[in-house]
Amino acid sequence: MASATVRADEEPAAPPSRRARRHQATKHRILEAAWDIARTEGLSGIALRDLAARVDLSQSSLYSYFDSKHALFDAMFADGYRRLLDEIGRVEFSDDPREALKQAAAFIVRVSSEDVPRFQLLFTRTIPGFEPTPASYATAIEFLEAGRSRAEAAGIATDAGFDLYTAVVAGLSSQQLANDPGGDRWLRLVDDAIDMLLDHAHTNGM
Amino acid sequence: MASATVRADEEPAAPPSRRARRHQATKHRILEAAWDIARTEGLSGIALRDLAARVDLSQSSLYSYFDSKHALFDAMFADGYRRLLDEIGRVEFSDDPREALKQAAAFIVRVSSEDVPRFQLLFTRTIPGFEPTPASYATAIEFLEAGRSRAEAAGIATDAGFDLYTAVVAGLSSQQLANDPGGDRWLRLVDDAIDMLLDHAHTNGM
DNA sequence: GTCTATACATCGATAGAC
DNA sequence: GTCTATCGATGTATAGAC
Repeated sequence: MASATVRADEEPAAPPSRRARRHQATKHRILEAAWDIARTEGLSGIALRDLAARVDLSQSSLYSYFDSKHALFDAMFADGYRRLLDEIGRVEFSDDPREALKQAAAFIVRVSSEDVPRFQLLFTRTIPGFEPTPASYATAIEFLEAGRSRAEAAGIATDAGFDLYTAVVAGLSSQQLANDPGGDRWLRLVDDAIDMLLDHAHTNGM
Repeated sequence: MASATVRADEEPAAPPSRRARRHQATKHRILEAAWDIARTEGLSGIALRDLAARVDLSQSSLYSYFDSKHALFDAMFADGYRRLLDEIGRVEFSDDPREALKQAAAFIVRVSSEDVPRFQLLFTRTIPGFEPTPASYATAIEFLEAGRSRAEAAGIATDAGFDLYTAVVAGLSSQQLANDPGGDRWLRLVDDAIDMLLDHAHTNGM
């Protein structure tokens, strides 16, 4: 790597070449299209033929961007968490930690019902045989640890307490999707659920 | 229907004929086989060819028992709730309503992690486009109302309180499956979660 | 990187004989 | 009710030319 020469098909890492940027841009367009399909046809409804048609590529050309369909799901997994981190980063959180945790929980339940396949891919085990690569899983961890910080600030001090928190948020989301899609029957329980959780944590030293 | 004669291919309704009994028995064998496949290959992994092979029928003969694959899922939906009602009916519940609710919740979380596809089919919206028929949905209602009775006995008096209860149970199940399959990381939080729920309900008049 | 062409498996569902 | 045969669509993935 100390060589002063660069082969014609190599690009220096630091400033991405036009070619590399274009490659990433196309990859991004493919991901967007995949999410679009998933939101109407479900995750299992993503067919490479349809996907290719949406981005004006031949189906086989997709393999220049993703080695397999699982690799596509893996990229979607990381992309989903990346977008989630980005979106929640834009929330203006209250200075009151309890209020902030309510905002975060409500945010997650709301976006879960607005983007069902993302909820399914990121928070459940929907696709048989799919497991994220360590690199993609790292993004999930990042999101989870951000949630842990918010929970700790609000007084959830133990692992068990945080597990209970994730279960409550996942449960509210899951029930909202399954039994009142498009509504707010479980979404409007979020504040109450967080109060319940924090009161319990304070009383029982979680 | 007041005719005294019966055509050769008709059977009186009251005592099921040998033929009708055999038909139901085969239908039941098909359902069992479908669950078996789902437990190893996932719900979407049920292929009518494989299913037929398991019960020593040709693939096309399945259509004598189910009009379509969705009809099969619909029968599985009702069968899943029926078995769930049967199994929970065998639990020896404590006389203490709070303890009994813990037992019921723990039962649901445990069987959900032991039979993942049943959890997915009954409690989530996994299969795109599938909705249970009213007849099958009635079985779901029966199960839900039994849960409501147990929750009410323990002091959950409102609809919102019961919705929160179902969210907590669904959330514990979902997290157990997704993030600790085969373990008990969320299962062991059940008692604590129910205490939290009931204390909150009593304090806040839910 | 992109294409056409195609391999090759599998799917749900139907036709028609017995 | 059961079978064989088959349809038509769809699925992922690869070969090879440009």
